Amino acid sequence: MRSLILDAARSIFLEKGYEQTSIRNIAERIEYSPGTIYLYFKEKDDIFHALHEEGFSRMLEQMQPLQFVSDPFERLKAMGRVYMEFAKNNKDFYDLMFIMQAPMKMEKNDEWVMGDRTLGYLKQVISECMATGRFQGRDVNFLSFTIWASLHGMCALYCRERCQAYHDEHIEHTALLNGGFQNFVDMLEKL
Amino acid sequence: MRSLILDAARSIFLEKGYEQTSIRNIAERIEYSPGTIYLYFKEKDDIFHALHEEGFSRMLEQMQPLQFVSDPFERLKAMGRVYMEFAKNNKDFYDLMFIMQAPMKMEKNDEWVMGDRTLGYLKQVISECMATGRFQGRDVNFLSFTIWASLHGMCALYCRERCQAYHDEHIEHTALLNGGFQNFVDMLEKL
DNA sequence: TTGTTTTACTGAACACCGTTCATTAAGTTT
DNA sequence: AAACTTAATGAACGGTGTTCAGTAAAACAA
Repeated sequence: MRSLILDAARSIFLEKGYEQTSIRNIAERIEYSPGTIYLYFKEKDDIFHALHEEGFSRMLEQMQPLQFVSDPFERLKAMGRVYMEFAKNNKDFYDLMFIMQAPMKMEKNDEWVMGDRTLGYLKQVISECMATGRFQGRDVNFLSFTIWASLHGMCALYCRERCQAYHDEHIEHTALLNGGFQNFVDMLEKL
Repeated sequence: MRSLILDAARSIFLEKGYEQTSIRNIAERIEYSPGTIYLYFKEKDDIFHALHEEGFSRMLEQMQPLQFVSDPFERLKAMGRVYMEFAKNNKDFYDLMFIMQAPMKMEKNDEWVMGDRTLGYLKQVISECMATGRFQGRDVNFLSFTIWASLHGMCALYCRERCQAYHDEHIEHTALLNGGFQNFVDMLEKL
């Protein structure tokens, strides 16, 4: 039942967006009454928290192949590329995972599990880079934040329509993301 | 009247947040009926669009003193610091300006004016930096995006509670922002 | 088989939301 | 005094998340 609800929620969310994903809409889709959903989820955010976790496992899946890139810095750059591609191709999931307030209101003692794992993965790669002499004297936590935030910034501006600020210069949003990423990689290389 | 509504909206928004700022609440605060508000604003987002613009003019105000910093790169760094301080001290305004979808749905032919001006300011400073030999071979638009996005990323993760990912390492959010900013400045210096 | 208890589900009700619109009241012209 | 214009109303519409008394079916006990 729980996954029946989740399947309906996901499909409405992906095809009609967050706003349209109401308890009543979900209930209608699975042909149950609204009240029923509350027997399986404490509140609406609980559903989005579940989808939130699912988003992370999807992203981690796409990063799976990168474990075979032996050079840690190459792996780090590839991770960045996958991260940004994920945001571009899964706008709604990305929004849910990194921008929306909704799934964050949970008692997060139990789960922000997947997010932690992802961040851990990033920090590990950075550590490996440092072991090869890169990023000397930097703190892993701060550096991971800098890197994460820089990429997130581009993705977030993209997701939330702020790339339109470059509309007059006739720059494609996707070119903006690519150019921005390239710049950042160049900076990282020189750090 | 228009500014009476706006004043009420701003004060509710700043003291109780976006969610609590409903047409009905605004109407109650100014002791008019809900319908009246629609005589002065086409829709709710229209109100938030006005506050959105106000946010930019507040931020630009705080950047005003920086025009006296003669070295453009120093000015650029100072702008960054002011930008992040603004986000830290005006979470809700920052959210409205750079994260929320609400004020973006407007027919933006008329106004994203202040945002444009701010971005123009950034691009100009970068140009001046380039005139002194910095950032050789970079494109102003891409570079401005890279810089803006990097700072925005940190601010956005902060505003939307994602800094909690570093909770276990007992890192203060404010330390994270400072450390992240420092890292980024170091990178910019070497680019 | 009958009675009892547990389980799953309902859907009306509550308190909100943004938005519209016929109606009213006040002020201004003619 | 009559006609017109303006400003404001507040009930109504269709939506939202959430709760809860009530129901019906299934499982268990006698």
